[in-house]
Amino acid sequence: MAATLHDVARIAGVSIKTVSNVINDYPHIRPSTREKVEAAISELGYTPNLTARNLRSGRTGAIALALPDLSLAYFAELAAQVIHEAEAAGVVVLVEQTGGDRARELDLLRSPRLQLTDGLIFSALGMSQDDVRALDVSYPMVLLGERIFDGPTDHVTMRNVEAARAATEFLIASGCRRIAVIGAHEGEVIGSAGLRLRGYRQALDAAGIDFDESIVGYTTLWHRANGADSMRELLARGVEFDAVFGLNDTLALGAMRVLQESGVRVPHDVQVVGFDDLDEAEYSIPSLTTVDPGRDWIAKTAVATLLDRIARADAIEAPRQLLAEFRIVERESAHRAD
Amino acid sequence: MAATLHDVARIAGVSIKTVSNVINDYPHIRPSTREKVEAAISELGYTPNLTARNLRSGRTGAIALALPDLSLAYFAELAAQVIHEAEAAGVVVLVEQTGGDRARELDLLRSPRLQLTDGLIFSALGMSQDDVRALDVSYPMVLLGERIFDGPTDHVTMRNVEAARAATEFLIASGCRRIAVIGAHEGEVIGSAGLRLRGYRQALDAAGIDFDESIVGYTTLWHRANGADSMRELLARGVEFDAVFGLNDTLALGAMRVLQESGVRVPHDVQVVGFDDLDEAEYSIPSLTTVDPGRDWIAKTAVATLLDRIARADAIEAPRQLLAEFRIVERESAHRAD
DNA sequence: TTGAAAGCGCTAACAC
DNA sequence: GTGTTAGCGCTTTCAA
Repeated sequence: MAATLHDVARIAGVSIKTVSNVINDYPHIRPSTREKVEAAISELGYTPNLTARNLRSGRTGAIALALPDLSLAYFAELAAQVIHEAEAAGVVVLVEQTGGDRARELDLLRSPRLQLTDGLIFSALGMSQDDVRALDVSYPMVLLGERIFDGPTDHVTMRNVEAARAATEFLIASGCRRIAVIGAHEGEVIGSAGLRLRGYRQALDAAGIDFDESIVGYTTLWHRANGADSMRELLARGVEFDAVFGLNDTLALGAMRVLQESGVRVPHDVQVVGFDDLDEAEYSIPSLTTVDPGRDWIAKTAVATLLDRIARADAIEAPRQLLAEFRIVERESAHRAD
Repeated sequence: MAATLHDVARIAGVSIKTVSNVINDYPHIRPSTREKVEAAISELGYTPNLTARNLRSGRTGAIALALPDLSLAYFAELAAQVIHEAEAAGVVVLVEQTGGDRARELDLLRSPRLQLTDGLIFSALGMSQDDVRALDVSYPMVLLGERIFDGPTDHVTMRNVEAARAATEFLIASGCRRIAVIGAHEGEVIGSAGLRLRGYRQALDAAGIDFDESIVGYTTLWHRANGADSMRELLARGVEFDAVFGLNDTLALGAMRVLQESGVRVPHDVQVVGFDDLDEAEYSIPSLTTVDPGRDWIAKTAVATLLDRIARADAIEAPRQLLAEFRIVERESAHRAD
């Protein structure tokens, strides 16, 4: 049986309040008392019972992170960073996977399991703007992702439209005119696919290039296989293009593989740009030119914002919209003409 | 303020014990009583306070998963599977990153934060056999990894030696005689690198091929950059080889990239085999022949074993050693001669 | 079948 | 500067 406050108090010959004071760094304690208590603590190997403390204080020292799936590289890298930042703040992270499924996301928001945490960082993927009311929860929450805007919670996100536009402009500046897109979602307006496609179109418009739907590859998911399949289909249709914009790196890498299999040289014949700046983008052959959407900043800001909300739970404040800065990471798969 | 058992009891006109009985599916309750209570529960939107329940029961319904870093694909895929299995068992997972650092691993084992969980799945990387006593902890734990054997806890691991031997034999059967290794650790006997190198040497011995240290690439870490650097170094030294065994997929992919950059064709000039069967191995160019070490089975078994230990915490039982089955996944980067 | 009451280990208001 | 004590919300023994 683990030692309790009472055991320590008994050994040290003081009351539990005094022990509690020592543990919680209450300033006004006589040094000799403190010493006695500390001796008793180490003698017993006492550690405070966190569950009891939580019950009393209403805080757990844990936050939840809900995301689609850790086996998707983007989310794994995001989670790594969130956990890292949380640890620096002395908080642990409970990770939940939703599979990007709307029903599971909605369930999760009402899950009693969240009681084990003080708040939630929620990366939504299956929900849509219509579900915005489900975000009106009683616990502190920070929303990530591009599925829902102007919700009732703080929202940390990236400049999808601007970043996709910049990526497309990069290709145009490199001399490309027929820029295929991989990963579009039919009819989507909001969401990563919809927003990035909008940025793409803005860049075309600004350059006076007509939008050509025949070089847009639609996929439901954003796995590498989807990028590969979509590219195979474009090649099979025989449409012409001189660049590919993968709406994320994974798609771009899948597409790039198929191009190379088919004897198309990257970047010589076709330039390729991705989006996300995964670790992997640096090591593909050729290395992938991509957009760093500010993922580390997003993780850091999400944690800081959530902890701030938790600390000032009573303060009623309008939801904040926090936008990460992006940058183009120029590598081998696409580069400005010399 | 959230409703409590008392509130429900008051509304339903019963005692809190009765409400508790209903919530916990205690069988002997008069249907009319149950109905009243259920009505009150839904009227108030009552949910049991898990922290209070935990304090009382000593259980949290959470387990901890400690691993080096989620941004390493192997661990991300492992974590995804662990969380998936835990969820199926109604348990949540708290993820801790140690960076593979021995001191942080040792700290973690004594961390009070583990009190928020009922047990730990611990993937050790920095610790070594000398630290085996640190594993003698007071909470249920399942060890993963290849750093420590015959410890005081259950251990779920893979057949490193046999699997590496099989991978090497695969290359030999494909006609290779000069098989370079990437990712060895100087002087390591136990640990993934040491064990896999041992399997490699066993295969050479069995085939009557001399071990040649000049085609062994040493790296400290197992990131893609390490594989790339190590391969560059081998090429610079001008040593001859007709195959590469990457001690994990990430190393193999890094090495493969450098080979291709240097004009070496894979698998035509040099065959490449990895170890881990990451999702990525299926989509590289060429796709990577590798060893599936049974990662999904490991995740599933680790969760089941831990939950079993938690459920029967009193039962004293010898630590179990559980070994996953492996298989060679033949893809393009290395294949048997026709 | 249901109720009363103790107590899990801690924090914090209040008293001395 | 230190002690007493009342709960946080629940489970569970014991009694009715």
